[in-house]
Amino acid sequence: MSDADDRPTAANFVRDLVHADNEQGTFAGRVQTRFPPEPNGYLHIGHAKAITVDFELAKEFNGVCNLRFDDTNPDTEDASYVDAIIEDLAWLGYRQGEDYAEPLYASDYFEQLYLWAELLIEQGKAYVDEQPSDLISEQRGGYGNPGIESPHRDRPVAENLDLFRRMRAGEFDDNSMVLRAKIDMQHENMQMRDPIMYRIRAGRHHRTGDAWKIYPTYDWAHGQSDAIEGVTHSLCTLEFDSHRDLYDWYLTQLADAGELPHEQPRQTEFARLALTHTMTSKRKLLQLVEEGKVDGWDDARMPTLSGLRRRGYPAESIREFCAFIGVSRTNSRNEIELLESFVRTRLNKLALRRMAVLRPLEVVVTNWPTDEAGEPEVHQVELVNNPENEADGTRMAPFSGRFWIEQDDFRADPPPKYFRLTPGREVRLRGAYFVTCTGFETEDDGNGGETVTRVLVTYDPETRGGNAPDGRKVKSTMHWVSAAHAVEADVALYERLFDAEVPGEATGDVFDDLDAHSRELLTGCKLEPELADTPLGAVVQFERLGYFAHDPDQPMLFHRTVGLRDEWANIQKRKG
RNA sequence: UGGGGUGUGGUGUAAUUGGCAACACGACAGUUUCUGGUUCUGUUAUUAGGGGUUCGAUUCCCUUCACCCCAGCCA
Repeated sequence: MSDADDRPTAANFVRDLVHADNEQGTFAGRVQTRFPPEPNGYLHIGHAKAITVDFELAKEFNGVCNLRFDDTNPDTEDASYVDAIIEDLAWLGYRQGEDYAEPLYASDYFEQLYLWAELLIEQGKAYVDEQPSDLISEQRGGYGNPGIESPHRDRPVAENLDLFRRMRAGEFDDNSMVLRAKIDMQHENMQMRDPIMYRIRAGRHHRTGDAWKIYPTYDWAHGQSDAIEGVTHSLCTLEFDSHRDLYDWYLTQLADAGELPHEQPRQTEFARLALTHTMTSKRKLLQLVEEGKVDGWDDARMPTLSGLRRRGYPAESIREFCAFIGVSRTNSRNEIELLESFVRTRLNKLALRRMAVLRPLEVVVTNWPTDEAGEPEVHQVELVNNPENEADGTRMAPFSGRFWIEQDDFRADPPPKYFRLTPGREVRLRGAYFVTCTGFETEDDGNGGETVTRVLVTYDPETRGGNAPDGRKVKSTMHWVSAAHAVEADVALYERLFDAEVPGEATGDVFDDLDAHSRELLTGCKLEPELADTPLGAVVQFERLGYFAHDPDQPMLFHRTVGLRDEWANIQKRKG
C-alpha cells in the first residue's frame, strides 16, 4: 500500500514460499536475495519488476539484497553500463549504502570458480573438449533425440588438467576448446547434456582487464556466486526454469566435495514483465539506439528507466505498479495503460497546474479597456496551483486584451456536444473572465479551404475571477495564455513507439511495428510566464492537456509524460 | 518430436481445509467540478473445452485443447 494510492499489493507466491521456509526453519530464517544484471545495456521497465521483487522481498523479511553484476562475458560488457545501472537503480529508489552495500561482481569470484573447476576435473566430472562449437551443438541431439558423447569425454584427468591450465595461460585461440561438465548426454533436459563451463575469450574484461583468457558461463558462475555470497533465494525469470537442474547439480557436486554447505541457495522462477506496445529485448533496444531510431538509451520513448525518467514518470509510480501486478508464473502481458494509471494517480496529487497553449490561436477582446497611455490594461488574476493540495497555494498570471487559446478550443462550425468556444457562445477563461465569441477572421489555406486566423470576443467585466454575479453558468472553462506575456517553449508529444499491442506479432519483426511518427515536436508553444521558472526535470500539469516534464538538460523543452483522461477524445473516437 | 511450465472478464491479479467468483485498469452510463481532469455511484465473468466425485468444484480426479520455455562457447 502507498499513501498516493490505496490499490492493494498483489499476492506473491515467492513471499508465500519464504514464509513456508521460515516456518520449516530452512536457512534458519535468513533471507538473502540478489539483483544480478549483466552490464551490457541499460535497465528497463522489465528490470524494474525484478528489482522490486528482489529488494522488496528481502526488505520485508529483514534480509539482504545485493546488487551483483553478472559480468562473465567480456565481449558485450562495459564499465559505462555498470555506472548507468547503479545510477538508474538509485533513481528507482535502491541506493548504495542504504539499500545495498558495495556492488558485487561475479568477476570477483573468477579465481574461486577456477579452483572449483579444477576440482571437478580432478573428480572426473569435467573435461576439455576441442571440437568445434557447431559439432558440439549437433551432438547435443534434439528434443526427443539422443545425444552423442564427445570423443574427448573420457580424456584422462591429468590431460584435462594440463589443457585447462594452458587454456587459462592463453595458449589457445578463442573458440578452440571449452571445459565441459560431464553429466549425461542422454538427459531429457538439454541443459544437462554436458554443458559448457568455460570458454576462451581474448577480449578485455571491463574489470579484470586481460588477467583472464577463459571465462565462466552463466550456469557455472551464477549458482556458485549465489552460494559464495550466502544467497538463500535466487529469484529469476521463467526462461531459467530448465537451468535449475544444472544450478542444483553444480552446487551439489561442490557440497559433496565439502566445498560448500549442503544448505544450498534455491532458484525460483517467476514470469517476466511484458507490457503492451513495449519491447524490452536489450539487444533490440541497443539496435534502436545504434540505428538512430531513437535519440539514445534515455530517449523519452524508450522503456529504459533513464527514458522513463526523462519522460517524467515518477519512480514511485513504477514501484507501485510493480507491487500491484504481483509475482506469478503465468505468462501475461500487462496493458501499458495500467502503468500509466499509476503515473496519473501520483502526478495528479503532485504536479502543479499551469497553463500552456500548444497549438496557438489568437483571440482579441474587442471591448478590452485601455489605460491613460492608450495601452491595453493588464489585469493580474489568481490561479490555484493544485486543487488536490491546498498547501500548494496560488499564483498570479497576467491577462490582457490579446491571448492564445488552443486551436481545438474554437470551432466556427461546432460538432454535436462541443462545449468550447464557437460563434455566439460564452465560455469561461480559467480564473479570468467570461468571454463571448462575436466573430472570427479567416484566410485562404491554399487548398480551397479556409483557416481561422483570429477569433474575436467581448468580455464581461462583471465576471472577473471567473464567476458571474448573476450566477449564470457556462459549459466550458478553457485555459489561455496572455499574448503579451507568453514565454515560448518546444513541446514533444509522444505516441507509442510501437503501434502494435504486441510488437512483432504480425510479421515476426518488431521493427515492422515501429511507429515512424511516435514523436511530434511542437515549437513556438505559448506558456504562462510562471513556467519559465520550472526546475529542470520537474513535471507539471498543463491544464486540460496532460502532464509534461521539463527536460533534465535542455531548458524550455517539455515532454508529454502522459495525457489526461480525455472524455471528449472518446466521444470523437466513437463517432469515428 | 522429448522434457518443463501456464490457462479465471477486454487486461492483470485474487478467492481458508471444496461453500455467495473479489480488487484494480479499461470501457460504458450517471454524479461532482472554474480542467470534457478529479470525486463518487452503477454496469461490464458461471473460472480453456469435455467428463467424473460431491448437497456443493476456480479448488479434487480423468481427458482433450491452447499458449510459453529448453538443442549459444549469451545472460
